[in-house]
Amino acid sequence: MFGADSVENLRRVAAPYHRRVALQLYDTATRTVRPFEPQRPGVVTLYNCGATVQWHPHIGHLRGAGIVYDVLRRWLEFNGNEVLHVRNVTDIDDKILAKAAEAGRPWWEWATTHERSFSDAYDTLGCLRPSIEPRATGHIPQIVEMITGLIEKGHAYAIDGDVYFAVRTQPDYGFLSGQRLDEMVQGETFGLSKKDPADFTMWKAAKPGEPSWPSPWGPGRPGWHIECSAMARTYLGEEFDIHGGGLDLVFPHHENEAAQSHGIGEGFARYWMHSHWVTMSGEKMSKSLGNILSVPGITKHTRPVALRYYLISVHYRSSIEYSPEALDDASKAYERIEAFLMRVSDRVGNVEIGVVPDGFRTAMDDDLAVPRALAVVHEQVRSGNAALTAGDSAKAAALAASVRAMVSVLGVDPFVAPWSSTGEDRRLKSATGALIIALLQERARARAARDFATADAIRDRLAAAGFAIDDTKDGPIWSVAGER
RNA sequence: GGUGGGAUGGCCGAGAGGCGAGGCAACGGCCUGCAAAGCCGUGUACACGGGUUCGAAUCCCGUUCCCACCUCCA
Repeated sequence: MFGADSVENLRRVAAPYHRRVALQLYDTATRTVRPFEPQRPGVVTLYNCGATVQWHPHIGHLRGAGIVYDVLRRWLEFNGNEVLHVRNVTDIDDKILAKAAEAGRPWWEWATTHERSFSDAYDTLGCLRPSIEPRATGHIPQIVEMITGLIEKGHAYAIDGDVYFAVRTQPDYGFLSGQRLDEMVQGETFGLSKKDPADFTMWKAAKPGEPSWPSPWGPGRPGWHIECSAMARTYLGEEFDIHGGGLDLVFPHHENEAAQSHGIGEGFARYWMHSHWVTMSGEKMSKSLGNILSVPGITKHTRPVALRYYLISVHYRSSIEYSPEALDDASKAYERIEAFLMRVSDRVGNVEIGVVPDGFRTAMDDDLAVPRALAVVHEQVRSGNAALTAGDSAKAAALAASVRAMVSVLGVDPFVAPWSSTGEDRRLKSATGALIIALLQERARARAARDFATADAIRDRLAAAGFAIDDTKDGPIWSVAGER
């Protein structure tokens, strides 16, 4: 018989192994949540589709191509895994050519400009930089090689300088999206000489004046899907762990990538993750609908860290209906966490990065259930505040360490760049710091003399200038409003 | 036509057969010169109609409405 002791012992023995198999992920291909096991224990290979750099990003791009995978990566790394993270940049494409032409600028300059705009936005929202961000135009030889292989294997054919993938030669076509070739709405063929309307372009013959690269089929440029297949195998090998992207990429983009890679005889992605939309008025945010919100547009009035908190506060497989009120609520919720951490650091100095509570671990392991994980964060914050009120600094510090660990997994650790501004920094950074301290001293004198009218007038004056004053047992604390 | 995803309290948003996640807002209390912050307390929510069950927001059947993909899209 197993007594309580034996069970405890079993747990102790099993602990180091338990951790490795705990993460479960929803896999689009199987439409189930299933245990995640990397090919090589301790090393996770992740490819996620980045941007077609035809225009500036909106917050939907940042959630769907950036933050979701950044949180995944941080959680894997927190648990001792090394993550090889590839996020591509599509820098040659019909829209880029069209928009650049419209603007009267070189296509490569247009692409680079918008690539930078994406990079800035990823940085602003605290996304760790991928291991590599390969560009399509930098991988033409690899692309040509892969297309050549597909033609040799009978999966592709060249006509008039274009090369198409013959979809019906790939038996598992449709495994990812559930689309059946016979049920699909027939796409336009645009007068192209495809054999089947569902066949897709891998190599596009150049029209006069268009940029082109030499190839066995004549000068041209790569189609959209082939670049990802070629770059993924270049950097992650024939088979890798996770392929991610926005939900709209499931079909045709990811289906086609898989067809190419499977067609050449490689395993390709083992798990498929897809992130959902940011919507406005119930509709997907997109440039063509004109309902887009840019990062700089929002950070004019909201701190980037609050925007990030907002974007992670909904599960990645649910859409977020954007509203300024909800963003504001998220902002306040984050400030509550931040204020607690600051309070503890004012009291005890450094807040360590501690251990994550079981509830948080369980939530994150369950297909990255960040909203549930945040509930755990807030519960700890409440207990921590209670401990502080009760004067139990040691307990508060321990809880703060745990909160800090959780918040760092989520990429919103207030003590770390790009959000960091320690109390000392905040005070010294401001040239007005000395003046504020002088005013607070004046106010302290007035309060001591029970001259509350003067004291309140000073407080109002500071408030009007954007500085919030909190009287605590240990004296007044001032902070920049909204950054408390 | 095919393929998926939704509808939860004043708002946002988890959960997925029994015990009201969490945040924001509101109200009461403690603390405070007054505030703020913080703590404690206060809610009979699960689109609609049937059914299964001792018990349904959660399972089954039906209905309504919304969204996405099947063309470029995170």
